[in-house]
Parts: sequence; structure tokens; C-alpha cells
Amino acid sequence: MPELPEVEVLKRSLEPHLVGRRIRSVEVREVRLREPVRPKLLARHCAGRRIVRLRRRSKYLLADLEGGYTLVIHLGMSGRLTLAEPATPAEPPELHEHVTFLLAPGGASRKPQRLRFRDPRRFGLVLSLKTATLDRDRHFAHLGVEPLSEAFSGGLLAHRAAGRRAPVKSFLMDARNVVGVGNIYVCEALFRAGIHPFRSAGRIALRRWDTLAGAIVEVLCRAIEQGGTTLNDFLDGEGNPGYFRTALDVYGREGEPCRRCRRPIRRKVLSQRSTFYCPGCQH
DNA sequence: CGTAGACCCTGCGCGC
DNA sequence: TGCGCGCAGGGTCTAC
Repeated sequence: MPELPEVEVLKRSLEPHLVGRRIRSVEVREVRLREPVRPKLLARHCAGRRIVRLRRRSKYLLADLEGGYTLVIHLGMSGRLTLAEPATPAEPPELHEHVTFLLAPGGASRKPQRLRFRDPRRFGLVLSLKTATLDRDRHFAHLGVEPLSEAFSGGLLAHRAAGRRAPVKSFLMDARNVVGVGNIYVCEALFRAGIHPFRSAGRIALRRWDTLAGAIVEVLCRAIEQGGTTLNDFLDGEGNPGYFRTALDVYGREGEPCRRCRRPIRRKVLSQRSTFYCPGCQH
């Protein structure tokens, strides 16, 4: 479900509600996520602690807590993190609501609330780590550059891609090279840059890397402005969908005419992922 | 080291 | 209506 724009939108939507607010307790009713949830550890790090700030790294949402710990949440493919009004005692949790954070009154709300983590496919992740050493943790240590940071550039990508024979699409989706770019936005950025997704990463000229880096930044920023892309079930923390779907040029448009040249958009499978592109505009 | 492929899991929409 | 199939925005692990 979520790529960088969706996680960024989620973060911004939750910020006014969560920053400064205290977590009362944590309920875990399913530990079998991408990695086993550790309920006792999570409770020890979270319970009674205030959320100091929210951050995003790659597709991870981070909540720094008092006491030097950071709550780490990844939505995988089907995860959703939403605020809910106080639960009445009789109200059951949602189906697949694996973790619930009970929040004390505060932030934008005078009432206690629940922050609900729901994830049918269980590819997501909920854990807590020491804030000071987060970057050295195995989840983060290998991660590449943030595409919306100053450090990101075509030159950086070109340097890393030198000599690589893998398709440029695979190269861009490898988080060791650049983070946050998933299957939707990689297709969109490659279309905007006029680059064929199957072209070897090592066989792209520097000028085209500059164009591509610009296209990545552009498409991510536009998507954030539109609240992300809702295909089936993406919602932000307040339950709002995103509206970037109508702006997609190639993703999910197999057989439909290219907006630029009118030739039908093609779909091919690359490492088990659908890859959409225009055979006329991308080379 | 880089690369290709299998795998993890549930739900949905489609054609029959 | 029911069933089987392919598909889905994530990441990790293995074999070569």
C-alpha cells in the first residue's frame, strides 16, 4: 500500500494528534507480523511515555518517545494506521487490528483515543528501538539516500549504477540505492524521464540520470500534495484517501492510451512485479 | 559482490 | 452462487 508519499502523508496527518501526547498502554493481539511483535518490550518502552516527535525514514514511520526509545512502524503492503475515538467497552477491535495504542487525552483531542494498526497481510512491522542507535539497527543501517533530501542527485545515482547490469527499475527499487520509491512511483518516474524500465542501470547517460532524479522528486512531491495514491485501501491517520491516482500516467493503465503519444500502455512482469510503461515514449 | 527467484500472507475481482 | 485463478503499493532470504 504505502510508498514514500503515503507514509509522509500519514506522518503529517498524525503529527497534530500525536506529538506531545502520552501513550497509556499497548494492546497486542497478533504477534505474527513480518517479525514477531514483542509485547512486553513494546509496553515497557511505550507505556506512560510521551511522543516527542514523528519522523519518516524510507517507508518507516518513527515516533520518538520520552525515555530514549523510538516506536518503529512499517505498513508493509496492506497496513493502515488510524486514529479512533475512545472505544466503548463493548466495541470490538477491527478485523486484523493487531496492535492498538491507547492514548491519553492531549494533542488536538481532549478525549482519550486509540491509534490502531491494522494489517491483513501481516507484511508490516511494529517494534521499538533505542533512538540513539537507530541508524545502526539492521533495519536502517543499509538504507540509501532519501530522494527528498539535499544529498539526492542524478550524479549520485549514476555513480552507484556504474557497471550494473540489472534493470534500472530494479536498481531504483533497491533501498540500498535510494529509499521510498516503490512499484507505482518507479513506473511513473521512469515514464516522466522517458527511460525504459528494463534498460540496464549501467547503460544510462549522466544527463538522463539528472532527468530521472528530477522526475523522481517531482512525482513524489506531487503525490504528497495530493495526499498519496489510494488504489484500494490507503487512508491517512484521519481516514482520508489520497487523490494522486487520477494523475498516474502508466501505473494500472495497461491497454489505455499513453497521455503523450496515444500508444497503448504495456504491462510486463519484472521480478514478480507488474511494470507499466509506454513503448513509444520510453527507451 | 550483484542478480534472479522464491517466499511471506490475506483479500479482492474476475471468468467460468 | 461458488470456485479457482491471478493479482496486490512491502521486504528478506537463498542459490548461483
